[in-house]
Amino acid sequence: MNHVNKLRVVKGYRPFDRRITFMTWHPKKPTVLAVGSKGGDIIFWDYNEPKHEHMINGQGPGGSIQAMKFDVVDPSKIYTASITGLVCKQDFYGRNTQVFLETDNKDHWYTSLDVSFTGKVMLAGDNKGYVRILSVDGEQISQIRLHKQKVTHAEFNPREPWLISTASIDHTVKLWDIRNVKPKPEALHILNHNKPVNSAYFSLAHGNRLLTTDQHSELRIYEGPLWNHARTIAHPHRQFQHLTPIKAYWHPLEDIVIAGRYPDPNFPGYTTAELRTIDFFDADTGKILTQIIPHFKNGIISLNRFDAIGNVMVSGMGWDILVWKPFYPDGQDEKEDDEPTKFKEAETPEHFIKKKRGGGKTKKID
DNA sequence: AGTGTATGTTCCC
DNA sequence: TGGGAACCCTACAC
Repeated sequence: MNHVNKLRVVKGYRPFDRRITFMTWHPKKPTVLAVGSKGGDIIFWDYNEPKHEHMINGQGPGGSIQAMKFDVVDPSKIYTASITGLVCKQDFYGRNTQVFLETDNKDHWYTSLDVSFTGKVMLAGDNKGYVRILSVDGEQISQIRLHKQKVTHAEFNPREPWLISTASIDHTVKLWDIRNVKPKPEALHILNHNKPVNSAYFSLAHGNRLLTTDQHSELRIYEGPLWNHARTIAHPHRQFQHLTPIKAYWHPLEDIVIAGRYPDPNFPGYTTAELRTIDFFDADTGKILTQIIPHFKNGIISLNRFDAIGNVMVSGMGWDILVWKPFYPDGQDEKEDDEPTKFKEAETPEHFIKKKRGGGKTKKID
């Protein structure tokens, strides 16, 4: 089966002066990922290295990276959508920028992005409820209002690239047939939620399930081909302005749901001992499989992404990138430490703890 | 320790 | 349909 319950943080890295807002793996290099920040910075990092090789500098406040997608045809380039109002494609140095969309209005920006390389089409959702459809070379095909409020997420089904999902603050997730785009399109399915929705991801293994994360306490699973509501998983992950929105995501090989927990005193069953874990659920049953937590630091973990083979997982925990690997103990005891840490360059928790043990002050965490 | 910074959502007129 | 205050209550720098 899987080894999700054997995961352990082997590295932490803090490359930015702001929160992490997005993470995605390189399509060809299995140890490389792109990470974006609240300030618009993007790094390309091989997690076997202590530091990133390239960083694209953002504008600081108001630059937040909302979505990124590597160009599969030329993986030295990446598409980005940000609060600056731009959708563009750049190389690792931030050069050779191709601008696809630009709002020129500080109150109007792009929130989501996906590219279908088989269909040669790209999608970008904005904060007003519109979705734009473009050819991969940037020719605009249409601009349609699919939601009443901000579109938080838009993506192509990996198996059927004509099928797209969109999620919105307007409490809905909608499924659309992109072949049938009219000025006033009708959704194939409207999936109503109780709260605003952060994301609606098709399952990575087969593409026949849809996983939604709302802004309060529901994870939902819908199943194709009719996209019936299969089940709801109660899970605390409420929205907060200064927290990167929590988005549950899929394991790449099995239908396992991965979600960061933000304990909520108002959530049924809450206890003061509840931790800011990463929770894993079986999508078939909705049952919790396991919970993991970094043993040396305690922050809310908004984003989690396994690599393509389901071996290494990276997490976005505030300003920190965590790298998790399966660990099979060979007898020695695990060291524990509550000391918060700061990563200037990637280091192992053990390395950090060793340094701290040499006479650092101790700080109590209530 | 105490304050300032950060572009998220709701509710009200 | 838009502007502004209230509210959600993290986590950093100085």
